[in-house]
Amino acid sequence: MTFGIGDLSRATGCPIETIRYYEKLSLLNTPPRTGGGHRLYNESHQKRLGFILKARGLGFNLEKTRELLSLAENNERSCSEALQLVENNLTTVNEKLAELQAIKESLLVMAKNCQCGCPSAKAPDCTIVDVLFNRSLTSPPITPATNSKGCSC
Amino acid sequence: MTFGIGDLSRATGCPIETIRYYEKLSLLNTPPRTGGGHRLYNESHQKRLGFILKARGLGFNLEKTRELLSLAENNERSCSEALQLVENNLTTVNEKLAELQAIKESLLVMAKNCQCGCPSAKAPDCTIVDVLFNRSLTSPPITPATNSKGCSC
DNA sequence: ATAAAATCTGTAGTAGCTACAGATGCAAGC
DNA sequence: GCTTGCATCTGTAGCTACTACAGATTTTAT
Repeated sequence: MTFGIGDLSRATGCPIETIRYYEKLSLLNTPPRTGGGHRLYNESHQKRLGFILKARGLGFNLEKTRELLSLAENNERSCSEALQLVENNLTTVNEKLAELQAIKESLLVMAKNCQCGCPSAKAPDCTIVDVLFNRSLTSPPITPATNSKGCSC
Repeated sequence: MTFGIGDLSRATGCPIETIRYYEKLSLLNTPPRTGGGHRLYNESHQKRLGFILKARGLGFNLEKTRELLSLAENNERSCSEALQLVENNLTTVNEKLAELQAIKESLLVMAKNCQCGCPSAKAPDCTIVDVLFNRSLTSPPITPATNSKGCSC
């Protein structure tokens, strides 16, 4: 019926320190203790922790997770509030995706230019370094003459 | 020829505190000072700071940025090391992209299920809350009977 | 009874900044 | 020369979300 923090940790995959951390932040309610002071959990704690972990896994920060918990437990609050939180998070995720996608494309160009167009094997001459120094923002012309790698691009 | 930290900040878009922070981490070399102790920068500092900011913008952490700087300034080091750093970063970025993409898809499903299939307007009954409690991992059947929003999905 | 494992509290560390407080420096106007 | 006001200085603390100890205590197994 009840179990210790180690069991809760194993059951949820959440590290013990994190469980105590969530309790300190009042995301988890304080469990009863044994005479010696060890925490005793039950199914409801486990469920709530699972909820938190799921929300975190979906990219909600702890503050939004707290909001979601409050929605889950308050009959006066509206479903549309939950939807709003999901949609806001979706916006955040989309922004991050766009940013990472842009980074990815830059890195791909940089890698390709280096593989095919670096004038020497020395790092300071590398086209990657060039881009970082903003010496060239576009890809340099790739010709057999400047291609030190002997590849066919 | 030389200029103060405020000018460097404005020229690069990097906050003053961050400039000092990079100096503390030895990413920027310590500039000379006026008699009163104010930092005096020149073009080479600005170039180096620009390099750092560009690397950061491409997702390199400060440690990798430090590596890139060392490559940029050391003729003994090889271009292939720079390529390796770029490719490692690309891997990291791709992993983050995959994770965010998965999150995005989950959130989209959750939003749609809520809009079309929530049984009531009360937050605890919301399908979003359901998913977070892991009560249902798949989308619930959407029928006119359970659809409280009157939409046509 | 004793050894080993689990748990306890509290503090400090991580990344990469950001935000103060309180003390100076500096440049311009009068 | 003096004052005003902005810029800059140092040092410390705060942010998010944990993670990693140290050192003490409790629980469990033999």
